[in-house]
Amino acid sequence: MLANEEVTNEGRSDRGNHPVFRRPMKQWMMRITAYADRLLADLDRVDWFESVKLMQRNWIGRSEGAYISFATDAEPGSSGSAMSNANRSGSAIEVFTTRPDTIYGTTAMLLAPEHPLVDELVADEWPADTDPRWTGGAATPREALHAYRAQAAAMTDLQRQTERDKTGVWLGLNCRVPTTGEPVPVFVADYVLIDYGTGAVMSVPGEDQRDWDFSVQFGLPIMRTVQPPPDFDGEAYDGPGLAINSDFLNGLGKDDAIDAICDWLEERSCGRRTVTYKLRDWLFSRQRYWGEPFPIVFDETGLPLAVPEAELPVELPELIDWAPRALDESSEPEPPLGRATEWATATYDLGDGERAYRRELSTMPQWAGSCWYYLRYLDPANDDTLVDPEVERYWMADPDGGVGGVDLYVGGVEHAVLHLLYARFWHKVLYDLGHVSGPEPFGRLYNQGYIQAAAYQDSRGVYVEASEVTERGGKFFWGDAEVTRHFGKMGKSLRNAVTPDDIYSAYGADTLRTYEMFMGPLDQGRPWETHSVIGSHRLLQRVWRSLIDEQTGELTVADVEPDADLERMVHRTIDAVTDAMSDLRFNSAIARITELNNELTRRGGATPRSVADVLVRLLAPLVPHLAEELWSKLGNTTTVVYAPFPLADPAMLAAEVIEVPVQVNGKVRSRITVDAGISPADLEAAAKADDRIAQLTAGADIRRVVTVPGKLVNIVLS
RNA sequence: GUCGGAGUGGCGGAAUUGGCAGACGCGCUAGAUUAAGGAUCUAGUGCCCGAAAGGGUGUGGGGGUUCAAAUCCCCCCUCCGACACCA
Repeated sequence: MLANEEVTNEGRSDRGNHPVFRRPMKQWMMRITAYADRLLADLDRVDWFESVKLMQRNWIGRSEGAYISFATDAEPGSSGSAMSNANRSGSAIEVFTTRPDTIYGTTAMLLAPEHPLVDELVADEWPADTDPRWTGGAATPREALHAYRAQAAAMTDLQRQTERDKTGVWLGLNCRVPTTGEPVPVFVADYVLIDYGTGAVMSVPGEDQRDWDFSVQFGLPIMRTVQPPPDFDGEAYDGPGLAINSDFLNGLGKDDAIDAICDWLEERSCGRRTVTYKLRDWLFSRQRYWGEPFPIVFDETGLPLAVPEAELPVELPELIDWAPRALDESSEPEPPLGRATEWATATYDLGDGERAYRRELSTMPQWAGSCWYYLRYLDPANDDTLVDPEVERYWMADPDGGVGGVDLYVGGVEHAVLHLLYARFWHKVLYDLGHVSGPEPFGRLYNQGYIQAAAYQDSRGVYVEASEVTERGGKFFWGDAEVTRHFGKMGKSLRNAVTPDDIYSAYGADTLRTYEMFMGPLDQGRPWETHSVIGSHRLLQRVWRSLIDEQTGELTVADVEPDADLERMVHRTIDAVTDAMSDLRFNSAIARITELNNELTRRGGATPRSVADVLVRLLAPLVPHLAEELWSKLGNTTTVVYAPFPLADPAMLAAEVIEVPVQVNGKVRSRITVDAGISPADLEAAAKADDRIAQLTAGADIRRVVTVPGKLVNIVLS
């Protein structure tokens, strides 16, 4: 059992890539749609990437619009049964539209093939002179409908998405546009989705391209009801404009026209304003073994009852064989827990004495636990309650009145509309019940990029083991065979996985951490290069040798003060690393630490103790093991974790003398060394006095001199 | 198709606000050290011309704004990701 979002575009399961069959079943649902508006509104209050917020907004898919009823014609001459005639005459079709202002342009009514009214409405015979395009070549509307449904059902979702030519069949009857009473034909068309809105749409070709395409296909008239701009040369026009051909709406702008028509429809009870969502309720049952069992039992009448709190939790039974039996399209789905025959029946006193009940055999999806684990982490040993309220407030509440939640949540974008939406919903429910102090689970979210790896295919397109491929002269070979390279997610199918264990044993965990953080920006995908890991390993070795004599293992740190240059460099490094770390730019932080250590290597000799101390504390968040060892060697008796991060002294950041480039016409021609606090006038004079600059400007007409204190001088000649 | 992100040396990438493009690392070249190899250390390394000094050119392509553009504006191209007939 899968939710829609667990099915891939190819119509297979997201996990395991198994074929998926559609089957109607009775299932537990979570009413996440009741929270749709709050899930949408609170996105404005969290510090997340705009792209993820957008994905959630699109997934929730809030649309304002109107339901409108279209009365159907029961053809007096129809030879339908008394029963179906009775139904038909009473049936109105309700549509959902975001553009009720375009109703005067309606030229057809379209129903999804699965729409429940279709069978009631379909006529028994084609009227005389029916357009042959409308019949699908069938002798009667009913036959046309059956054939069309069979054809739609045979198509996979992928085909339905790529096959965009509009198709459909006429049901052999008309309905009436409520504003005009005009008859328009009722079609079944598979581009209308049963899952969205009411499963029926009014076809307005003038303002909707899909309807335009359909109308062209079926020879239906097209009339604009919104005036496009004069230079518009497209087909359907859905932009802003004044209403035309629309009776009392004529001359109104879009919003005013929508208001006016909604008032009109509501006064006559044939329509009403509404809001719909793309978001569906959350299907919460799974026919799997590994999942939390539902604390629900059924009595003999099939009434579901909650297991009393004192009996919680309901735990999974031990099952020897819980693997799903092979299922195909024709087999009856069976939950694995159905095999735990003893467990499946439970005895409880639910108010009228001890009685036997049947347990719910479905389990919860994997998302059930990931919706609240971060709360449980706050107070994991607490057996009485989810989380102690005081503990929860300490960790999760925002003293500045924000939404609170986890301070920084790092994860992949693949959870943008699954875990991250479910957890927000769950948290809001807990918030409403008073169990948590804020409305959002994750105040700040950061999405790290995927690390990709090179994958290689031979001439047949078969993937070969990436670690066995060698590069010669810009080409890649597996044995003697040339192979082609591309980059993809690490994994078995591309045969390009690099396991952390191998890197640990070759270089250690600190090196792996350093390399991963140094590869590039955290939020971007980057290619893994095993041969580059050595660079991070060298850095750590060089740091070690800056502080420790490799031969003796003795500390080589000296109790001397660093000279002014080194002191300034230390503070500039602290400043830069602090900035980079708070922005999660770890690659830059590591680069700056490397520069400081390179300077120590260049100088040779013993490292001043204060510099060694700073170096180790800067490194501690990145390489905890190495830093802890060095910290202890420096004579500290407590862990470096409790040592404060170094603070830069602002007075030490500015150099006394600086080198300033001098440009002539925007090109750097020389550099001058000046006091840091030099005035612009003196800076300009110093630039002009420079030998090379004097040479280049001699006899030329200086039109302008731009001096940027501390940055540069640009002399513009005419 | 729509939305989002990104294009900088041989490679990964740096460049808070327009102000020295290429920090840092990999790789490569040369030297020191070494019995040798590895490791280590030092120097060099965008491209073109030049012995050098120096000059030209250069951040996907084209145009623009500016004394000055990887950075701002307009048009185009390519790659990656998400969604996919949502009425």
